[in-house]
Amino acid sequence: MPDGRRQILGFLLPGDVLAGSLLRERPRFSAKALTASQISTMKRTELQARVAMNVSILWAAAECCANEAEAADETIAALGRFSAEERIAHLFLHLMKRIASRSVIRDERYRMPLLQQHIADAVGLTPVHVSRVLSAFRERRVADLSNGVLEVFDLRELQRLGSLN
Amino acid sequence: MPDGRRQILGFLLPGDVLAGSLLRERPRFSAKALTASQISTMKRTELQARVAMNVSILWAAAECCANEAEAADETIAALGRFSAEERIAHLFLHLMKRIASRSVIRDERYRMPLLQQHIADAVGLTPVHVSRVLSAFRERRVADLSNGVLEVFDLRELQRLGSLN
DNA sequence: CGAGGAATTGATTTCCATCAATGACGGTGG
DNA sequence: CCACCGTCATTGATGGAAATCAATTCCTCG
Repeated sequence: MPDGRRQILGFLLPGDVLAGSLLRERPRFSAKALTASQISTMKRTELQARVAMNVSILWAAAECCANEAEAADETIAALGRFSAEERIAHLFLHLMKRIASRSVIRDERYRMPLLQQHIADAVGLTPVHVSRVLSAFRERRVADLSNGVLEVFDLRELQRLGSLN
Repeated sequence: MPDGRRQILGFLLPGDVLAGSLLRERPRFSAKALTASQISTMKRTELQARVAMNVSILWAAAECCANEAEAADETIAALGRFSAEERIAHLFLHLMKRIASRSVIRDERYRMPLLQQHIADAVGLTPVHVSRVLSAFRERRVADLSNGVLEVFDLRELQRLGSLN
């Protein structure tokens, strides 16, 4: 935003498709790489050509977009009604689920190359308060995020805090 | 949510399509009518049959879903980074734009049959605080929402508060 | 007229922001 | 090699925005 505030709408993991951008003329946001990334793009005209060949790709794009919308709805609920601890727990669970669907998890350790600043901008808090919440999680042996690795000690507690139901 | 908290994800106006629900197996939310409503539904199998006849309906559904995602992203930004006044101003502007695209507006008066409770659950505040903010808007001659009608006195100020850029 | 839901208003509390100082690294250049 | 930075994280003190608690008023409706 003009005054320097920032809201992170989400984090993309390897293999993720940005369907919203595929289907829509102009971008509603910017994107920034947190790690070295490889990106492939498709122009809308190319999408149209492919759909003409085989409709199923459009179904895929639509489903992908519906997934984004679903995630967005969860985020709205979290930002609207969750406390600071709950929001961060929710973000962790959300990322954990997506990371686990892509790779094998050992020892409940997840690679998350996020700065506390990123977490703050994703869940609508200040970096200072994020630090306090993460310290509390560490203190209470719930989870520990350091050096880009999230280690979960008490999944139950994390779920109790960050699940929508 | 189980403990009684509620988050309203959005408001549907006459003619709106719930594309997220069209494309997705099970619903991610419930819906409730605030006014007398007429609803038409389509099963996924019927959608598939229609797409087989004419692909353009799938494009329409996809675009519709992308619109939902776009609105959701705005809501995320508002909930994550906006103050109470800004959130309510943003909600008003969002609804005003959609209402204006459907009907002629006289005198900057918009029909919005919302209780303060609904506004509160949409923007993540308590009804009490919504009441205070609306009183402040009235006091400062920005806008007045009473009896289901929003009257805008100072559009500029409302935009200054509730626009994302 | 009474009852129940909605809105308003005041008093107090809570949570998070803000301000500010310090510590921990990791990289860089002298 | 190590003094010097810049960035990130942590911690404490204070302030402020919104929540909570509670009382009253205003409606509409039965």
